[in-house]
Amino acid sequence: MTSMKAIRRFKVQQPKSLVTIVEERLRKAIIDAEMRFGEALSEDALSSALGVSRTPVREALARLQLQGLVTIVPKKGTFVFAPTAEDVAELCTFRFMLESNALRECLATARVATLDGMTSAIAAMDAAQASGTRHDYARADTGFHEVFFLHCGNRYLGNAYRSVSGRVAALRTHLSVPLEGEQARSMSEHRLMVEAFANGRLADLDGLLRQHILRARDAYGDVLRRASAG
Amino acid sequence: MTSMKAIRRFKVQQPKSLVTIVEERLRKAIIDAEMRFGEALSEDALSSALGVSRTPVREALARLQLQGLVTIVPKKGTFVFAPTAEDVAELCTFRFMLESNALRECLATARVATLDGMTSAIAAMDAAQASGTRHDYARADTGFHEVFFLHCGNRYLGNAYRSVSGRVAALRTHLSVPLEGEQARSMSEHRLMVEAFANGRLADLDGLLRQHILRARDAYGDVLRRASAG
DNA sequence: GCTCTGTATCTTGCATACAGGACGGAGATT
DNA sequence: AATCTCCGTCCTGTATGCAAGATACAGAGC
Repeated sequence: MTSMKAIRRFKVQQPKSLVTIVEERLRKAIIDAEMRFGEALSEDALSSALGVSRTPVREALARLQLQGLVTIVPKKGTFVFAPTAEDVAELCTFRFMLESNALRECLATARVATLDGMTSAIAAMDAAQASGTRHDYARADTGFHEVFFLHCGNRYLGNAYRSVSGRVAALRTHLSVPLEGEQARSMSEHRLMVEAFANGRLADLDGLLRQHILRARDAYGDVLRRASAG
Repeated sequence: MTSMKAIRRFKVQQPKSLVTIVEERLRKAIIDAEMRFGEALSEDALSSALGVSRTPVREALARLQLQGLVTIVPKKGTFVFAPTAEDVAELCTFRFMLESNALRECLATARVATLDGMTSAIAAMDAAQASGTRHDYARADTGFHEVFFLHCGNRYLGNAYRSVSGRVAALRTHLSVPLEGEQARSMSEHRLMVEAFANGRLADLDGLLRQHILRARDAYGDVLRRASAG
């Protein structure tokens, strides 16, 4: 017991449970568009495909439902979520609200840390744009927005964002792909936001964010409407 | 098939799953202070007490964790959540943000419906104050705040509120009880909010709401600090 | 040819069985 | 007396088995 103090920092994180592993795997599969909206997911098929029993699969699906990534229909089955245009509109409105509040907090209490985070996120987006796939860019985009919640100092705000971020990220990879010129426009908007943040211009920042998210909302809505029509 | 149209309306709602029943029962138990903060919950004990197997209990606990009502420690057990003063502060800040945004939406798009809802919620609070238990009053208070999200027209906002409303309600019943004069003060604040809403004075409304929630935050924080100190 | 009905087969919902980690207390050791 | 160690007991994590609802399709009856 004498040397206890010295080894305090060796605490290891325990191995992830199967539930967590399955959850993360499925989450990734949905977000990265390995599965399509509305696709059926059988617990049995998943469990044998992943090499685990149905129990952890079932629990993971329940968690994903809470994140809005799958829809569980009693006695029928589980399906990848299938957003409607209205869904997307509400989602984006909500998202704007969260990000706007988070940014205000960041500006007030963690200005330099947030700025650092935004800057390196922008760098990642640059790199992805130069040499990565579109999914790489989408991931970097997701990372940019997550910075706000990392530094906003309110866990609940972060949790709320996490509960919708999966859907947002999925929309990005599923729908944004066909839109030409999206990436360049998105990049420039992000840069403008960083600039406004650096100068502490909260009102401008809010306007930019609103424009950025609501434009995305309309773009996604268009794609969805076109898809459901044709 | 000829008489199909006539019996369309006979559709029955399916029986709730055991998971849902257990979840609601436990949620009620925690919110109504049948269990204390930090109390241990054994899956085995719960399942035999409730007369179901461990499986639905386990799933229900997982859902409650997502709502922040219990804390699951791997390989150790599940415990009723135990808020710290900081927790409560963040929670209330977040709550103010949600309610403020919801109220703005209500005022813009569902003024009369919201006003009706607020009015009858106030009536319920009156009734509870006159002849009910303190828990009845707490429930009515919870109902008042839920009105905003019923009419705000954004499901995500409502979901976000639901994900913290359990904690808020639990704090109300667990902590508000010892505070003398709270109820009268709370009532008058609610009335003022209804008045401001009816007159469409958004700025006033926001100020009242902020005052209402932040005062609750400080009160809860005091009680918690006193409890952890003594 | 069309409608209805029975059934085969999918799905999930729940119960139970088993394995392994965490913790506490009794006993051994210094 | 203090401490270490071992073991019993509790707990959760996971696998599996069984029952029952949902669906699609084939065949009977008109």
